[in-house]
Amino acid sequence: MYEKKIPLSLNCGLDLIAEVLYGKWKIRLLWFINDGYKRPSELQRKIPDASRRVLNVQLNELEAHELISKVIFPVAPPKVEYSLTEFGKTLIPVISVLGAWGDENQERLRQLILK
Amino acid sequence: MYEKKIPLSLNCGLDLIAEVLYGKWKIRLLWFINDGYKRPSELQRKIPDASRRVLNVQLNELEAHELISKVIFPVAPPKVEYSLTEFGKTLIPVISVLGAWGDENQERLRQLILK
DNA sequence: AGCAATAGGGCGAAATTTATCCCTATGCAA
DNA sequence: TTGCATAGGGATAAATTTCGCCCTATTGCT
Repeated sequence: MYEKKIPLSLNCGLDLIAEVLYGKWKIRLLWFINDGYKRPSELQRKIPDASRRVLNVQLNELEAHELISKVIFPVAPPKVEYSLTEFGKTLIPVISVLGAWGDENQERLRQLILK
Repeated sequence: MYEKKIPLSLNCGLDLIAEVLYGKWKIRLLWFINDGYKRPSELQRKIPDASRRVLNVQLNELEAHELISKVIFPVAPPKVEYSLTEFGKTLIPVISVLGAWGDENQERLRQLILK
């Protein structure tokens, strides 16, 4: 795994939440898991732009941060299901607020971002 | 400026808000500007971990996205003041929600993040 | 036998972001 | 005159994140 060279700053709530949500696909993973897409292959199909490698890595991080939990079914072919922990569920309203702001300002943002 | 090589995905509100908030210091800049720290040098003192270069870059991006606006006073030594636009102000409640979640779960997060 | 789906890790390269260093300019204070 | 504060950009290096390719394993279908 990669060793950070620049020390973390964990001063305030904003630093802390950033530590667990910062990652290109993490918010989306949480969202889709909350939406009922539990299996890695389903999530990959919902997020086709992400390489499967990174989804695995980010799922592992979300699990390490206790936002999701994982059940491995001892069958072949392998079957795995993720779900939000109670802690993870408390993030859903936060993510809703983010998404809502983006939706409300959709046109304007699209225009601004595309220069 | 840097030219992106991987196409943006701007499908949903979450993608859109990420486009304007993703950046190590952006949220903090918005927060402090809202808090009344208007001048670049003040902001640099409030965020000593960031190099002044990156703060400038991120301030420019926030301005390009119309979240903040800039007034240049034609004096020497130079004086500049930033403030939130009306659009930028609508982000403050969103940022509050993020910070509140982080604050509420402060101990747990600190422990999880530090392994 | 050959191929697809399932899950996931190793590893190196590419993409992207952030940090560092250096330079310009003006006015004021010691 | 030297040094500091002000604001900010260019160029380049370093850090970090994400991508892409390859390999393992099992079951079932054709």
